[in-house]
Amino acid sequence: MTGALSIPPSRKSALTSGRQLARRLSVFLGSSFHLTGKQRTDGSHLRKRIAEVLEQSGALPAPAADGSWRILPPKKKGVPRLLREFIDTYIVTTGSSYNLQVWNRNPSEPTPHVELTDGSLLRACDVRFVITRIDVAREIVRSVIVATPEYIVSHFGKFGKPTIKEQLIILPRVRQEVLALDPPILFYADLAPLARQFRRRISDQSARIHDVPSVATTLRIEAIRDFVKAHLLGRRINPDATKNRGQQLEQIVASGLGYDVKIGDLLIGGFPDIRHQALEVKVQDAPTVDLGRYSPQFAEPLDGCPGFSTQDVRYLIALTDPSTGVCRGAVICPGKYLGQHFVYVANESFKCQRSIPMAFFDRFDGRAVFNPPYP
DNA sequence: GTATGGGCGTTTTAGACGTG
DNA sequence: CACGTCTAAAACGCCCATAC
Repeated sequence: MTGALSIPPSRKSALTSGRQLARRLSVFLGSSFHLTGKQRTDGSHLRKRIAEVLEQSGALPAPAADGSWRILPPKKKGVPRLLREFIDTYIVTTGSSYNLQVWNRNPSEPTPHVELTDGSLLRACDVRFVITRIDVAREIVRSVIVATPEYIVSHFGKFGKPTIKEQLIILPRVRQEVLALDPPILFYADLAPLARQFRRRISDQSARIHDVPSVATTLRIEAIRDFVKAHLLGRRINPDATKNRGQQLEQIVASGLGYDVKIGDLLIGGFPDIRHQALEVKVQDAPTVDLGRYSPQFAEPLDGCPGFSTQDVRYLIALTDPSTGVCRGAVICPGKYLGQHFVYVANESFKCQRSIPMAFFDRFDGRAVFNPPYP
């Protein structure tokens, strides 16, 4: 992990030019690159291979001396991994366009990232993208594009508006505490101002799950709890179907609460999942809960869900066994209470995205290029 | 006493994919 | 096409044991 590339250069002017980088990386073309299909793994392997190639070129800029440089963003957020050449690496596989996703920095901004020995600054807009396309069938490197943010923006448009995602962590200790309750349900009563008028018992609903809620058809959270206790605990949510576990749960819960659920309804998404009940459902076997755009940490009225804010929307978090998928416990409460037991991730992460047509990569097949003329 | 590194819980983020 | 969501593994970071 103490790779040579993780130490920045002594001064900005010592960075290797993009043209030179492309030339050095051309040895990578046609070499084999095994894809595991695990995104985190493939991306990390690629970064290591590129670091290796650059290191073996024997022409890295001299490293900054210990203590003569510092990283400016707190917790190194958004700073590219390969500091010596100030590059970030990306892998292109299939699809008709490639979604270039940049975490925690706006690649077009001159935000300072590293202060060097001579006082010069490496900035977000100085990061070079090294985009490598892999031939999926033959598992070899097809092409390497080295590009600057400026090049990407001028050829493909600006990076879109940052997507913010909020996260919550269910610490393993707390998870165990919930699972040890009898029944294993962490429960809090409703908070919504109109909750006293909510319905006590489950009965058939004629509305669709994404319809706007109404006072008369919203169930008391106790009714949801009783359903979970009777019908969800012990039930299995197939853990292989990683992509749609959430939908499976949504289906089980919505039909249990009296809805006639059409397949299409499940695909709609949105917040909260079962809007007609102001109910967000989550399947969790791992600690990190993705809250998406809305976090109950911040009270905020929900336009699509009149009468409810992010804090009184109800959450149903099914705690499932990682290997079997069996539901072993649950959290059922208005969002406000999540923070009393679980930890919000302090700083929200964001990413900037820019899609690039695959035709661009086709054009440079078999080559390693820097900011190439296009079209 | 300081350096090194294993173990492991916590946090960050790679990139696929879904949706309007 | 642009943007948002999703999952889960890598990376981080802290603690502690052991080596030097």
